[in-house]
Amino acid sequence: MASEHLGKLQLAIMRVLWTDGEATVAEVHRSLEPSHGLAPTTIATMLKKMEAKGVVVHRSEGRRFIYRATISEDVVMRSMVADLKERLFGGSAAALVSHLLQAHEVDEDELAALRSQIEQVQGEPDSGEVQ
Amino acid sequence: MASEHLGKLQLAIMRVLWTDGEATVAEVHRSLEPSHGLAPTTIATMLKKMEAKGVVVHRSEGRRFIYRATISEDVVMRSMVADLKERLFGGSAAALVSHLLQAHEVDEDELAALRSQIEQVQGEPDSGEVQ
DNA sequence: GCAGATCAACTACCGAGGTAGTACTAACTC
DNA sequence: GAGTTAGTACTACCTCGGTAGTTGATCTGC
Repeated sequence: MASEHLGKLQLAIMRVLWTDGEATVAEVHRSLEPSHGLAPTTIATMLKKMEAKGVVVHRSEGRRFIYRATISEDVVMRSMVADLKERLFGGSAAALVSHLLQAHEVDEDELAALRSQIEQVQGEPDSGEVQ
Repeated sequence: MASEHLGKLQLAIMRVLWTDGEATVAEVHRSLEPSHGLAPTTIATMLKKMEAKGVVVHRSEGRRFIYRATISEDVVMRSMVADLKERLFGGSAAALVSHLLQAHEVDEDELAALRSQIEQVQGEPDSGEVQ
């Protein structure tokens, strides 16, 4: 576990897979072309490395590989956020949020949104367990 | 900018410098020894690399180097948090916090603390500019 | 003045992300 | 069936974080 850390490109590739469900190298490349402008081989190599790492798998269809993500966006986010939280704030989520507020990274609208979210979560205690 | 991303060890070293103000390689090593157990040369190499990157500087005192951080903890945190926020949540702090809440990473006490913080910030609008 | 300790410099290596050229192969087209 | 094309495999390289050994200079104590 905890090995779900992904680089920029890997994340971009994962996003394509999460959105499309499955995709060939060419499809991923097409999706990323405008924003990244990379060679198709780069995408292919990256996908191979990611498969070695276990975050994607592929099946063959004729001569082309269809890639699919093996871990969800939520898992990746959780892992990466938890990592930052741990490293920078000693594991305290409150400290992280506090930092965001202090750093003026949150505007008025977001503040309001946050507040209502917190109130909502406070309203329904441990609804995660029962489900 | 945005180059303030630091690895685990680098962060640990910076923390020593932020705490102590200045420190020699040996001092940093001593501080990190219990938690990391690294060779002194590792610390020295890392500090050298960090100086090349511009996050620390040194002055000589006799034959030993006294290192000092050139960027504040706040700047590093801001940069790293902003980076994650950008990469994972399209720049939305609210989305980040929302994720934290959804992922049950925040306990009751922290929730309350957060709420009061938000209320406080909401209470005093743009007090950052006026000062 | 020499031995031992201290300390930075230099060098090297590993792993991972990122980038891409070249080679090979299978498939499609004429 | 041969040539073109699409698509993966292989290989290589760069950067950076991390780790550390060796070396050379300097200082200190005898």
